[in-house]
Amino acid sequence: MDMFYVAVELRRRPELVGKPVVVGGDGARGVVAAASYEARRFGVFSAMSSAQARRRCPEAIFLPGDQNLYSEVSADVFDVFHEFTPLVEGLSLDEAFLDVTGAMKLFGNGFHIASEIRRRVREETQLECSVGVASSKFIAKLASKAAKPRATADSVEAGAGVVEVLPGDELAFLRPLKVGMLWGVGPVTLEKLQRLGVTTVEELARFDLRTLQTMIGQAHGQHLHDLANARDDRPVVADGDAKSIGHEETFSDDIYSREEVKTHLVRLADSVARRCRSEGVSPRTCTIKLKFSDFRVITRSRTSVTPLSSAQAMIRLVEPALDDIDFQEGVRLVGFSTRNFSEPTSQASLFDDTAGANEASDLDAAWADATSAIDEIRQRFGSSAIRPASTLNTDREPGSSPWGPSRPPTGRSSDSQ
DNA sequence: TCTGGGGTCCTCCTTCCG
DNA sequence: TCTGCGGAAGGAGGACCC
Repeated sequence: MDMFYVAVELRRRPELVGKPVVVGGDGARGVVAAASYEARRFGVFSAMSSAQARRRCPEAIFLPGDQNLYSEVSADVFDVFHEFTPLVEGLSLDEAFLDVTGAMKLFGNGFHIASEIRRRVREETQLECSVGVASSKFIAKLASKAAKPRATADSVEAGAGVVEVLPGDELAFLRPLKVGMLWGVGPVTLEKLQRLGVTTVEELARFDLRTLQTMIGQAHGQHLHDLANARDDRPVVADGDAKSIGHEETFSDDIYSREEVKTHLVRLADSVARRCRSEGVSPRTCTIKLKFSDFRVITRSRTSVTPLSSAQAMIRLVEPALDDIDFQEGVRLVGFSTRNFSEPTSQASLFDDTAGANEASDLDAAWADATSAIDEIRQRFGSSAIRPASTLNTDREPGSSPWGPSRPPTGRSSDSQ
């Protein structure tokens, strides 16, 4: 989708069309989630800090974003995709791979299907999308990028809408591209490649594989070398179950005590546990993430002998990991995530002997009935109807401001204590 | 007047166990 | 009984994606 979040906002606020619009956090620690092409002309891009975006484009209109609405619109778009094929692999709310091999008899060739998809998406959602057509996912992704509109300092150029790379033309399409365009080349890998004198895909394709693997790792080196040579046989895999579920939050002011950190962890765990239960999964591994004021990140994880479903048990499992951490430096972000999912069970094994993990399992069993009752109350009266007592003074729902803390209202502290 | 959130995958290291 | 080895699993962190 083209500038998805912004496009959805413009749909309900047409008076902003043609203006520099930014969706993202507007606080000092916020970031840009999406920018209109008019804003991009000023050098405003997603993932840029909102402060920098304001400096580059002072007249930009900042919108806080509405994650629920974007999810709804995304579902509409994906419904259109499913009209053409069941093989839809979502990459994010606004991007997906479609394997239309089986649909060509019915709908025509790839280019025709792509044009039809664009027409149907526009018809259903009044939004524009760009489509890349190719024999592999990776080339299709690059082609879709080439099909998008482009913002220069002077103007916004319309995109082709559909770009097709025919079988046999892949190498010619790839060779001139900068190596940073490849999927899997971020800032760190890019710098390593540049140190090796590799700046284009063609140079990477010819580069010695062994040396490349020594520099950037076995799997990564092989993967990038394959991509540069247009070798990508990964199939489109229809969306499956999530492998991890988590929440994290950056605070507008750093926090300095274990108690404060734990309060936020309880709130995050409560929300994560709720999501796990609603998706019918129970994690065994829980991870705490802390980002300090100097941007140093640490993670601490613990694995339970049995799958857990209550936030209380999850917190009990990981809480001991907080003991060895010094909070004096200031914590700007706290995260809580879960993985190693299995079907929910209510019984701990009689043969489990890990003390802390057993404690969590026991607690989970003890909370089973209460957890069901809490879920029922929330379903009837809303998610804020019942909350952990220790979080009553906190006023932020996890996920409520996904692109950084909002600017606090003047004269009021957002401190939880 | 820097640097979000959610998620995945990979690598390296350590520990445990046979 | 001690030691070494290899595999599996877990923990921590890094890099990347949108």
